[in-house]
Amino acid sequence: MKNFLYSYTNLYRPYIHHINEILEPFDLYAAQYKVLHDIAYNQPTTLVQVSKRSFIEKPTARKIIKKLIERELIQAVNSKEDKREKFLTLTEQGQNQFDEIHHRIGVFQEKCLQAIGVKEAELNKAQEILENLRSYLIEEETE
Amino acid sequence: MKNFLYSYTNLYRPYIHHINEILEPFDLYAAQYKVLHDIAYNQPTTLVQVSKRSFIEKPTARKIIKKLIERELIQAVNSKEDKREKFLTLTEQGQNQFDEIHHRIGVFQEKCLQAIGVKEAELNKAQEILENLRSYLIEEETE
DNA sequence: GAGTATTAGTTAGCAAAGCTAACTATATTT
DNA sequence: AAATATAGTTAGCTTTGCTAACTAATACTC
Repeated sequence: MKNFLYSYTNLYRPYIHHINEILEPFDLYAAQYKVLHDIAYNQPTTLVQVSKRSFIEKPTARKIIKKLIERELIQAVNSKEDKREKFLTLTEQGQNQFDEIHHRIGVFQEKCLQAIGVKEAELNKAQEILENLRSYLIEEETE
Repeated sequence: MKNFLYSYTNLYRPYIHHINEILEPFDLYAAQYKVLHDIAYNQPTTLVQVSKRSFIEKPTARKIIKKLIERELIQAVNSKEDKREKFLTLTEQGQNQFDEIHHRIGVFQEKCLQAIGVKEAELNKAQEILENLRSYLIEEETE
């Protein structure tokens, strides 16, 4: 006991391993899915916004976005107000794939949570801690 | 609310960003520190054991271990019972550096937890959930 | 005890995911 | 109008990850 952040990071690799298994049939990697998820919930959005929310640099975001466009999961259309911007949205295919993956991850999550038998209130509290930590770290950053 | 694993992954990048800032003066990356941590708490240990506990493949473990040896933070000595094995331990310098980094991360953790104002009991419960999830995912794997 | 299977560590080679620095082309501010 | 800031891009690098395939040593099996 006592080292919360250690327990946090120690879960990451086993978790990613399972996520990659879920993503494999869709020919996607964890970071790509994360960006797809971000766009799905924030569309229409832009590269810079993705970059900021995901806490990755613009060139990193670009690589991933480029791949998602090549796979025809998302599309970019030029803004008319601001000619620098390109608005990113999911394609129909992208939305379908995202929905399917999202569903499978939901099932996986349920299976895990059932298996470890956690009470809903405790889970919500834990989730709140994770979210508050994120908010705090992001605030810190943009000061 | 509702998507626990999403909140889990969403914290990861901001967290790693801060960890890398702490590690920067020591010329270490997060994955390297993670292996150093693993060896510190399990020494003497071996490459294969590090690989299993850290959930990374042997060649990945090797690259990181090689770098840690080059930096003279750890050392490898041949086993006498089993000539294939090499036992890994921290050097004196490695132990000192590890202690210092570990301390700074502890301070960082305290600062975060204070800032978000989480009750100890709730934190412990959240940590328990993370640990149980890890255990469950690892069990699954080795079935 | 010879032969087979397993295990520890290594090597080669690849790709994803991250970074910084520096650029262009627009918008915004002064 | 000039200076500054912003969106996106490009080039080039490193780390972290993987698989496949190998050597050498140990363990198992008949």
